[in-house]
Amino acid sequence: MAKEEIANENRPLTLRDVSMASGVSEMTVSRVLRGRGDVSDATRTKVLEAAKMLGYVPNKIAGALASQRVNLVAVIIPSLSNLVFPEVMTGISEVLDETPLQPVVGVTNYGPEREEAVLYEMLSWRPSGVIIAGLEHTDASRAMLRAAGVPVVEIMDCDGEPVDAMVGISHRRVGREMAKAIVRAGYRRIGFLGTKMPLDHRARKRFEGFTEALAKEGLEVADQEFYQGGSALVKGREMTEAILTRTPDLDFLYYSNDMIGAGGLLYCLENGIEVPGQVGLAGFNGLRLLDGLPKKLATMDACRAEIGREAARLVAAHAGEDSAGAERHVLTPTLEFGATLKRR
Amino acid sequence: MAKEEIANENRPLTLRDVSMASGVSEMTVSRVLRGRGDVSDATRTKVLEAAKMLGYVPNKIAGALASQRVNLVAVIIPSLSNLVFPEVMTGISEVLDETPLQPVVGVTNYGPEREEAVLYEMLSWRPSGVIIAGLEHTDASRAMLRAAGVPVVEIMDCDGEPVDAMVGISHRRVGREMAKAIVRAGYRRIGFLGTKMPLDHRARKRFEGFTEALAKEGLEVADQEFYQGGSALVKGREMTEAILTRTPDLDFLYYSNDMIGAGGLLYCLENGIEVPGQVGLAGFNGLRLLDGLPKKLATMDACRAEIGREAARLVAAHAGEDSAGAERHVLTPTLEFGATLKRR
DNA sequence: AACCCTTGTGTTACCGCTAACATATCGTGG
DNA sequence: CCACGATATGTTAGCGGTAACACAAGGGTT
Repeated sequence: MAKEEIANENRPLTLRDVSMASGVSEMTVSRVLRGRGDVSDATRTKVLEAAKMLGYVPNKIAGALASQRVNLVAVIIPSLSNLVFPEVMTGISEVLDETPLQPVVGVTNYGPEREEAVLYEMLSWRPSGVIIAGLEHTDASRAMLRAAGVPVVEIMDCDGEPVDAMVGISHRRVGREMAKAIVRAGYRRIGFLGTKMPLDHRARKRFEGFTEALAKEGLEVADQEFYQGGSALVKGREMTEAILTRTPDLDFLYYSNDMIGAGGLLYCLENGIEVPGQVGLAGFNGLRLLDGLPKKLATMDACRAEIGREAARLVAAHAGEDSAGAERHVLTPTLEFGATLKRR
Repeated sequence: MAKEEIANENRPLTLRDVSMASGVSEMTVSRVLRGRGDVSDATRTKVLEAAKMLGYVPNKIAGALASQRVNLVAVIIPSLSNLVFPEVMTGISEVLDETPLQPVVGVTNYGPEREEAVLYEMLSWRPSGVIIAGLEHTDASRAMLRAAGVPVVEIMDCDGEPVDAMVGISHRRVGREMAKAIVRAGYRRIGFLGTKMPLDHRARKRFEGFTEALAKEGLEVADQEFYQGGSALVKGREMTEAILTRTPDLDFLYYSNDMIGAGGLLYCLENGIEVPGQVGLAGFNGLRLLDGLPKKLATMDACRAEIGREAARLVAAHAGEDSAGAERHVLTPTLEFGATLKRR
C-alpha cells in the first residue's frame, strides 16, 4: 500500500518528484523553475539542486494548458530547399531569440491543401502567433487564420489583401522595374525563363509585372521556357541552350530565379556568348551564395532576412493580443546591375 | 445568471461548444474528431457539421496531456543554411508523412550550449522521439537524451558511441578514402581547405581521416587554409588563390565542402590552371545543386536524404517505446570522380 | 423469458501544471 | 505589545481534453 513510496524508475518525473525531493510544495518548485514570485534564496537553491539531481525537465504541455500561454510562433513556408526560406528563418530566429517566443516550422511544398493541413495542425497547438508565406490561401485557411485569435503576419508578398498584418515586397513591381531597366539599357528581344509552378504566386506576379511593363514600352516577351524539378543550375543551362537555339536573335534573358540564371550565365560564358553585350542576363533574389560566379548576375534582392526580422518583430510586439494590428510593411528591393546587364 | 447561454464571441472554442451545438456529449465529439470507437453515422455527421460550422480546431495541448501521447519528433540540427540539413529534413518528412508523427526542428548553430538549451526546450514538449545531428554533446545533453524515455537517433556521423540508435556515415573513412584515391591517382603535393570551426566535429573527423591515410603513404598535407563566414563560393576562390600563391607547387586541393570546392574550381578555370592535370580538386557532400558547374567536382556523397529517411523509420518503428533499440546503421558513401580527379 | 453480446453513448477521474487566493512568518513603527 | 504590511509558502480549482469504465437499447440464443 505504500504505493507513493515505491521508486518506480521508469515513471516520468513531475513537479511532485522535485517537490518531494526538496521538501517544498509543488507550487514553490514551479515558481523557482519559472523565476516567478518571491522565493527565498535558500529555497531556490534547494529546489534547483533537487531538479538538477533528478534531471527534471518541466512539462510544457501541462504548463501551457494551465497557463493558457504557449510561447510558440507557427512559421509556415512552402519549402526548405529553396535557399530563400532558410534565410527568412534566420531573420525570424534572430529576433525571436531575444524573446521567450520560439519558432516552429511547417512546410507546405507549395500545396494549398497541404498548407491548410499544416496550418490546422499548427493551430491545434495554439501558438502565440502565425507567420505564413504568401497572401494566397484556401478559404478554409483564411477562415482559420482569422479565427485563430492571435497575430498573423503574411510575408514575402504585398500584392493583395492580408488577413491581418503583412510584410513583403511587391513582386509585380520587381518584374516591372526589371523590365524597365532592361529596356532602358537598350535590349529589345527579350526571353523569359522560369519555373512551371502555377502555385508559385510570387513568380507569377513577377512575370505579370514584367510583361505589363514591357507592354507599356510596346514590347512583348519574344520567347519563353519553363522547367520543373532537377538541379536548377543544370536546368538553367539546358533552358538557355534551348531558347537560344529556338530564337537566336534574343538579346536578353530574364530568369525567375538566380540559380537558373547562374546556369544560364555559365552556359553563355562557355559558349563564347558575350555577356552583357551580345546577350544580357538577370535573375531574382540576390543570393549571396552566388557572389563567387565569374560574373556577378544582375538581380533584385528579395529582402529575405529583413522580412523575417520584421515579421518576427510584429508577432513579438503583438503577442498576447488577438491580431497584429493589420500593419502593412512594404519593403523596396533594389536593382543590382552586376556585370550581366548594361547600365543605360 | 444565464452565463452558460451567453455567446461570448471571443472565447476560444472547446469541445463543449461542439458538444452543445450538436447535442451529444463531449466524449462522443472527441471520438468523432479522432475517428476512434464506434459512433453511428448519424451522430458522426451531426458532429462534423457542427465542428465545421463553428470552425473548431481541437486543442492538442489538452489532448496530449490527457492521452500522454505527443505525435511530435524533435529534430535537432546545427544549421538550416548549410544545404545539407534541409535535405536531411526532406528525407525525414518523407517518411514521417506516412505516419501520425510530425517533425519539429530546432537549430543549434553548432553551439553545444545552444544545443543543450534547444534540447531542453524540445524535451519539455515530451516528443515521441528525438533525431539529433552528431555524436558529440554536452554531458547534460547526453543525460537528458538518456533520461527522455523515448527513441533517440543520432545522425550524420558514426565515429563514436551513440546514446541509443545511430544512423550515419564515417567521416574518418570519407577522409581516408579520399586521400587514398588522390594518392592512387598520382598526386603528391596536397593542400587542404576547410572551415575554421572547431565545433564541426564531422569536418574535423574527415580531416583526421585524411591526414591519417596520407601519413600511411608517407605523405602529409603540404599546406592548408581555413575560412569563416561569408559566401562559400567567394571564399573558395580567395582561399584557392591564397594557397596556390603561397605554395605554387601544390598538385591537389581537398576542400571540406563542395561549395568552396566549386569556388576553387571556378578560380582555376578562369586562371588557366588545368584541372585535373595541373591541379586536381575534390570536395565533400555530393550536392546536386552544383551539377551544372563547368566541370563536375570530385566529391563523396554524404547520403543525406537516406540518413533522414532511415532515422525517421527508426523513430517511427519505436515510437511509444523508451528507446530505438540501440540500432546502428552505417551507410557507405561512394566516391564520385567527376572531372576534377584523375582516375588511377 | 432470461441471458448475453454488441453497439453506441455518457460519466468520472484524472493528465501535470499554474492562477488566484489563503495562510504563515517576521520585522517594525506607533 | 500589537496591528500591519511585506515576504515566503501552501491550498484549491481548474485548463481542455481522453482513458476507462458504466450504462442503455436492441437482437439473437437457448
